[in-house]
Amino acid sequence: MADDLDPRDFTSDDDGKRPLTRIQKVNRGKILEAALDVFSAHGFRGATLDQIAAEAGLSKPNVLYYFPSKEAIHAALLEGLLDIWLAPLRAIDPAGEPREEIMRYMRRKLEMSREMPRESRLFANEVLQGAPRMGAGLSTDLKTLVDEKAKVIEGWIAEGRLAPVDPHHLIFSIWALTQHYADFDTQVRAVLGPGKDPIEGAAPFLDMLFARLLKP
Amino acid sequence: MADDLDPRDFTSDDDGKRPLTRIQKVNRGKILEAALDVFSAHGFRGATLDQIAAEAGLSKPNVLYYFPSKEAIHAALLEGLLDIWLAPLRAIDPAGEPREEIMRYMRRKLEMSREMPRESRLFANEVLQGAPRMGAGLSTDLKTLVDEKAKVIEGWIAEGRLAPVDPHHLIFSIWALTQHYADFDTQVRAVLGPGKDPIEGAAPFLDMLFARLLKP
DNA sequence: GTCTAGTTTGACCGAACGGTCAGACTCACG
DNA sequence: CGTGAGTCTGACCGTTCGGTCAAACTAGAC
Repeated sequence: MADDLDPRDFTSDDDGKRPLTRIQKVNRGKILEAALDVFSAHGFRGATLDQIAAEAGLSKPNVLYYFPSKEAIHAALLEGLLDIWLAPLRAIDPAGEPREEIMRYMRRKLEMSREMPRESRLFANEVLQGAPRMGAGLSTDLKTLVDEKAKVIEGWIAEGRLAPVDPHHLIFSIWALTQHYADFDTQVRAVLGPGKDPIEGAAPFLDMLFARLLKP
Repeated sequence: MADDLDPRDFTSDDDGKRPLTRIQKVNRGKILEAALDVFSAHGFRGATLDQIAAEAGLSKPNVLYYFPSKEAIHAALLEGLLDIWLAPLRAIDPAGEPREEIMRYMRRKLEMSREMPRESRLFANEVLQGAPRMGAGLSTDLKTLVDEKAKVIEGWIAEGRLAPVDPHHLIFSIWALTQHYADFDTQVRAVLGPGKDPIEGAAPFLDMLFARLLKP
């Protein structure tokens, strides 16, 4: 599927502008793919290099040949994912139709819970434990972006084009309701029983929820 | 292994047939309190017995004297908490006023996110990683309870006393929206900035959200 | 005070972990 | 073909972890 990561991003941390060989591209990709699987399923501390190496089909020293440490693999995953994760929020257009923009954001986030559940769980694991390896980005980049979009939403409300809701909590509610289906997938499936796609039922429910919430 | 002098009597549960000494009561309490702190903050794998022992003010062998293993401490926490966690859902009264019952459930869950965030994160950590130490209870007890309450809600909808929403996803939405403030506390506080109580702002927002969602 | 069941601990163990290293192997290119 | 940069690995290291054990200590009923 289309969840391969671009390995180019991770060579630029040091000054070396060396071009990547074919083998480097392939193996870094294999490592990051395996690491996403393992980190998202067991958390940082619960994941082992041997597990990652085995799943990537490489030896442990070979994994350490491409990344200097377990931390570095985790950091590479987080960094590479943050932009993807926030892109739909960035895409909210102040010039667009308010309810349309917010509904689109919510639907895109729900899609991402279906298509990228491992990435969602990776972040969830990190935030749950106090974001010890991400702290900086949360208070700066994330807050800046959310505050900016909150201002946009406030403007819409002032114009009477949206119901008067707290914009920050509105954004939180979108995160909570969509990511829940990725992060708590085990619980949701246990309750719904087998053979049902949880997100299929979630989509119309969330559509109705936000339609009713946002109508002025 | 002869376990004739093994003090593994888990008398803190309903099954108690042997009396606990005063010291046992105190020390088991200290261990469970410390373990809740450590497990909720670092996950099962990320927590260490030394950490728990240090926080409980006991030596590691002494901790192992009261609980046979790290797993057993974790299991004791989960088991003791499951009932508390689901009590508000159980309390939904089929004979009550539908919107009142659901709003009360939501508000109680939000209160629990404020007052018992560690417990919320303990469950979140467990479910996030596929509930490897809880699997049974999810598919049986939890599903049974949720299905039962979903039937109640469906009845209310059929009577026209609630908007027609999927009852299972309604319950999921309550879980997601309330537990988000405990589980993702770090993120929420990073976005809102310091000096604000997130749940104070969440309460009126969620009141409005569910009021609008449930109105027939 | 005596005795015993209950409690506590320092020392220790094997396994698992993240990481290192010297050297062997492979690939691309002249 | 030869060659050097790039790739790979078995063996190994120091640390940390969960857990054990014998022995020492304590509480409290008699």
